[in-house]
Amino acid sequence: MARKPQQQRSKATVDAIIQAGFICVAERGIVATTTRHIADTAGIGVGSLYEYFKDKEAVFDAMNQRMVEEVVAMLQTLAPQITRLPIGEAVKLILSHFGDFLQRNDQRYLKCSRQAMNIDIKDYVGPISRLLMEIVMQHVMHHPEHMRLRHIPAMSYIFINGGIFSVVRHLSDPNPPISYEELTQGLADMVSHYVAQELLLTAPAPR
Amino acid sequence: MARKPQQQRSKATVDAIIQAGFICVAERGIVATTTRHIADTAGIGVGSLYEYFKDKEAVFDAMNQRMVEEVVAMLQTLAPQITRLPIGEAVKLILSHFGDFLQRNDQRYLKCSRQAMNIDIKDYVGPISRLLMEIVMQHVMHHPEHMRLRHIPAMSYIFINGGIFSVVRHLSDPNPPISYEELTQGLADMVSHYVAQELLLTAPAPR
Amino acid sequence: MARKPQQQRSKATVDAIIQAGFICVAERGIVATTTRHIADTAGIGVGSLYEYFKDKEAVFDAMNQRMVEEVVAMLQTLAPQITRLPIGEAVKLILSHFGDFLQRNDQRYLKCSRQAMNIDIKDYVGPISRLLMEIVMQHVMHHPEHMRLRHIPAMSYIFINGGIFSVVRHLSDPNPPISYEELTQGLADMVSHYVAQELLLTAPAPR
Amino acid sequence: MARKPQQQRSKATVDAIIQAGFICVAERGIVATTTRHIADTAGIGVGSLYEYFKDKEAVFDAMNQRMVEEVVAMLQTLAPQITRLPIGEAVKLILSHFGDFLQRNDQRYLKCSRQAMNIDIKDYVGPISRLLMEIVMQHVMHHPEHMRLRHIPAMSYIFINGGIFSVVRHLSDPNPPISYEELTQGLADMVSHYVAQELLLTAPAPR
DNA sequence: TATGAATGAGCATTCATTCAT
DNA sequence: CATGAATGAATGCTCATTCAT
Repeated sequence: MARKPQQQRSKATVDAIIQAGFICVAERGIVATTTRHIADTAGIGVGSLYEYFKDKEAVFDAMNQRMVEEVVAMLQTLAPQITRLPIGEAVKLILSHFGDFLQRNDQRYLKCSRQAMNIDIKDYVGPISRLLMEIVMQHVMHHPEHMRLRHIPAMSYIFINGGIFSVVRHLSDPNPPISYEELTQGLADMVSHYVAQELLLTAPAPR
Repeated sequence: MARKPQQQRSKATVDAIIQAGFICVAERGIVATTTRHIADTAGIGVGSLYEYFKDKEAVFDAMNQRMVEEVVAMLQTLAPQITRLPIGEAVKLILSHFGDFLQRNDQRYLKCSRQAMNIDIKDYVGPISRLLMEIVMQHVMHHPEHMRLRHIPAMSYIFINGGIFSVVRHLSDPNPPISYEELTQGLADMVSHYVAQELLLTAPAPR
Repeated sequence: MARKPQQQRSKATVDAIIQAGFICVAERGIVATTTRHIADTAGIGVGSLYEYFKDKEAVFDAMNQRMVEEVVAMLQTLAPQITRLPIGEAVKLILSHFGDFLQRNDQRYLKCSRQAMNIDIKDYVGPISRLLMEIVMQHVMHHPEHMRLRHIPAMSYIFINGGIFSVVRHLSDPNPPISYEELTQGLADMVSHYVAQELLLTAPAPR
Repeated sequence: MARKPQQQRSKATVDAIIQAGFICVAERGIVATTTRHIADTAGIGVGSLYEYFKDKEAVFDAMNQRMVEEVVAMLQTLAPQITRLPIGEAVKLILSHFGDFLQRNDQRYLKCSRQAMNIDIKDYVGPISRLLMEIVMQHVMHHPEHMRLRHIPAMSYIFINGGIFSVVRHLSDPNPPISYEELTQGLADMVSHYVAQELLLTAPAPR
């Protein structure tokens, strides 16, 4: 049934379907999105959708994958800068780009990311988490004094997950109790204060 | 349509339906949960479900309300202790009870909480967030030196949302990269380090 | 199950149910009328309805019967006058009372009569038709010259059925093309002109 | 939802559904007719019914429309003859064809027409009434002496509504007290006698 | 006798998926 | 390859009827 598209025409159709999927889910939510909606939005017949995707779920999977790919690409582009920046600035740089990403195309990705969480929480954030972990490690490499930090894996886990969720939740909230600037500044402070305090606590006793 | 339960028998049925709702959502997810499943699980006929609830959504609402009530009750019981404890210990106390709560009944609430987040992000965490904000304020009252902390609303928002999500995500992950103890300790450190650093930065200049 | 009410209390309940039936059907139409509506309107429990009526259909039957009884009673009261009046006046007298009857209680009976037709067209108009036939015969008795009229059964059938339907349809029409006075006058003319012409056609050849 | 049928195949399916609708309503009444019955009778799946009709009501509407179209077509074919005939003969001609129409296909239309009256009394008889009014007017044009007739709208209303209902009722009655010939002759007499008498009453006073 | 909670068959409608063209 | 008509299982919900109290 579903065949890997090897022609460019096919590639374009697959792309149209995925984009249509984003539009539909953003417009009506994942539950109310039907294959007919997606096919119509993509400008193809329902039957054709099944030429490229095994079933509806496969479209959602491809959407997830696409989203992750884009975030990953974004982070990889940013990585060199990030590793060089002081930790607080690095956090703010990431959040600035991440916020922009979620706002793109009428919040298409923001709306989808909320829906995507209950489909498969792991695959969605997983690869992004892993890449961020890597970036953290590279950052530490570039800032040797951070080697003294304890619990880096645990704290990265917390900062990354807590950060992503806080941002998604904040952007999704029509009446957020704080501004986006306060949020990003707060997240930067959270991280940099933590680091500063850790460095202080683990400082070699002055002679 | 939906009658108010005034008899004891009715009250028990309402309860059975709500519990059945939790079981079904935990087992199959909110989207795949049908009224028939809930009624069967509750050991009643489909029609009876509609004696007590206007529609399927009303059952989910009642579930949400029930969950929130339980968390709120838990937090209110804990509140006196929390406010007296040092901030790090307070965080660990809350997380210990919150973790237990999510694990109860075969992770019934844990599984449901993941589903609940997307459907109506606001109503679900909202009341809990508000109570936690209050507890934060009371904690500050009991620890006057914390009055110096800046950005309390923003940081509370971040700590609360980031904390809740990190915990839910961690408990949902079959192969978490860190242990629950590391997570709670990390969250406690995150908060207490932040506070310590803030106090340091805002300390009156020493003579 | 359903027992004949022999106590006055029972009689009152039966009556309340029938009246409730009329109110419900008038308000929501026969299809949308449920046993619960009827019971609620009658101020009794659903179960009690089944003490007095075999099923929902039995309530509708009783309503029909009641309506017919009332029309019959009305006609019997009118009969002595009718038979003495000239035919056109008789028609107008009947229609005046019949129109009033249909308008009573917020058009309760008018609304029900439209609904009643598809349940059982025969039982509904049947007894009324028969009584009207009788009245026609009595009228003829009092007006011996009418004995000459041919096709009395056929013409009565036409006048009675056509008349009843025209009136019900006219009163049910929110924008009738003619007034009720025009209708009654027309029906009276229809009958009296017919009679006059018949008498003319069957007149014994003058010597 | 409901697609416009543009293919020949589709047109046939739409037709099959409408015919199935007539059969079902004739067999079980409009209230007891379900989408499943219609689909089964039409030899299609339930879902297909919704490819062509928005909902069940739309099928009934199409049936009404179809019925009205056929009666209108019949009347329009007859119109030239009707206008030329003497009034009594004209009535009998119409009733002869109308009776045949109602008897067609195992009284399919007769049975449906009884049901249709209550659901939407206006749309059902409305267009037919209007056309008959027109035919009446044309008849008057061809018979200039009829211009003297008073109350033409009121009398047409009565004759048309009373006539249609008498015929439907008579054909629906398993034991009618008079024959169909007596009925049609009676209706013809009713009209022609009325006209004759009116012409007499409004005749210019002889010198 | 009166009740109303419980029932479950039945309904209209949707939609992922297939397959003949 | 592309299509979209056809399908029917599945869903949320209603309501006439029963029966334990």
